[in-house]
Amino acid sequence: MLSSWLLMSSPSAVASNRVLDALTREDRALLEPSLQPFVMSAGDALFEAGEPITAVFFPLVGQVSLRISAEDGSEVESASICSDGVVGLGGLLARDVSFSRQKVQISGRALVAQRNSFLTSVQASETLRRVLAAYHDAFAAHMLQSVFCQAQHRAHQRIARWLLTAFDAVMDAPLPLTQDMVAGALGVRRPTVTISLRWMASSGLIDVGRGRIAVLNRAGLERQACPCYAIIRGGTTTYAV
Amino acid sequence: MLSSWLLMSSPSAVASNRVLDALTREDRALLEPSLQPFVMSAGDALFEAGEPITAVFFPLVGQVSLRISAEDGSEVESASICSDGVVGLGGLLARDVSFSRQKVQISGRALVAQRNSFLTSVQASETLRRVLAAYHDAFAAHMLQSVFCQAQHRAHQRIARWLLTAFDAVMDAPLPLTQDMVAGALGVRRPTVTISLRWMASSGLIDVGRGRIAVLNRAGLERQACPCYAIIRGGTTTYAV
DNA sequence: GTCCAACGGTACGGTGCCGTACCGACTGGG
DNA sequence: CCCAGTCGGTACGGCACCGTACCGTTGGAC
Repeated sequence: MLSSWLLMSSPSAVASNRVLDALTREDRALLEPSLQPFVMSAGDALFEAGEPITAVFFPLVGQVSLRISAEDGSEVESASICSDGVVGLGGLLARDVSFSRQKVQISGRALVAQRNSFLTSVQASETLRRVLAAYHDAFAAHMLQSVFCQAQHRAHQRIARWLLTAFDAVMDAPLPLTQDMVAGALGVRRPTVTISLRWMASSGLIDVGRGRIAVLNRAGLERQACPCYAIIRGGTTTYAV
Repeated sequence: MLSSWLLMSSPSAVASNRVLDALTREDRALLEPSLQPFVMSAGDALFEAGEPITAVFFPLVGQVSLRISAEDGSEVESASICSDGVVGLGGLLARDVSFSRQKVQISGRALVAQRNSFLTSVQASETLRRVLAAYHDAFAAHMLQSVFCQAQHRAHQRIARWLLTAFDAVMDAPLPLTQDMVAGALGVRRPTVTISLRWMASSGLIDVGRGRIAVLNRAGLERQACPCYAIIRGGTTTYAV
């Protein structure tokens, strides 16, 4: 909680959301009255799998993790969303049901719009629909790449990639995450995470503390990650159409 | 080619496309003039990664494989689309670029609409947009599940799942596929496929010939596959809204 | 029929990661 | 200040799958 408070009060944290940024002035004005500030606290589930989507979140800081759970209760992160995306769009426009458990992984802030008023805006604006379609496409591309990544890349590379994504979500602030959380998100063993983190720490890429991971050398960390990080990042930097 | 000829001339092959099926009578009529028959031949690339989307395909029989390629040229299937989906929708509505290589894996037939006329129809009909959004959501859910599957499930289960998906694409006709193709699609070694197929064949689930895989016991095969098959299938049976 | 390329079966060592377990170190609450 | 619970470091056996290589078989081209 401490670090999220720091983030929220830090004057350097001039956060924005890339989807909102991509909107035309008119669309932004159309949406503005519906948007309310929202504090995302780590651990909160924004939506449960199979339950209705009642709102749509535009994260500013922090990260939301989309998780699929297996029969035995174990769950793995299939995708994550930070200020480069929208939470709750999947399912919202069509059948009103979430396909996955969407929980806050890293505390932060978001703007939230209720379903009905958001849908009204969407129906009113063709340009708004185009931006959302562009984001939807980028998200699909993101997942296509993730499927490939899971199949081809080693745990160490995926851990580095995951860390970079998490650092993006908090603008390179230290991550309030235990190694257990990282292992759980990636679906690997905790010792596997320990080995990788220790290696990265001994190489001066990160600094590891109890429940805390800080980045020291971002470029070096990017060299450890698979190219999927750069590819996905390239597709989610702007949704201008 | 022989088996695809058999499929196309078989009177039992009354093929349809689930997305087209979900349209209202009015939307179907709106789209109808734009739809042309199209023969998909195995090996053809409908779209290359990074190239523009010029048309949208509604497969009736056969399968299209969405592939991501690595630096070293190897490519792996991240998703596949058959009569339960639309090829070319991703990217079409927004930025007009394909994120992946989309090649015909199994020959078949489709209906094709050119980009411009299709977009005109989409802009004209809110209900059409809702069906497409429902499909887009289901496809996203499909990929979320696939990411999970790659991370959690063993090669044998994924091979079984992949075979079932392929059989769906051709209505349980024998698959004209070599073990190399299956291995390439899944990103596993060919010998791994050989072991699994031999095991399935010796259990009476499938019949394996040179470049040919036929299903004998579908229920048994489904028992070998991970639950992802049933979950994804459940999400792609109808897009009615 | 003959040839050749494609296809599939098999083997072997290597290794990355798993499942599990144990234990020391840190930390926040009493 | 102590204690208990969380967190992280380490170890060990196991195994699924990899990379590679070799070779027998098959079936279409001629």
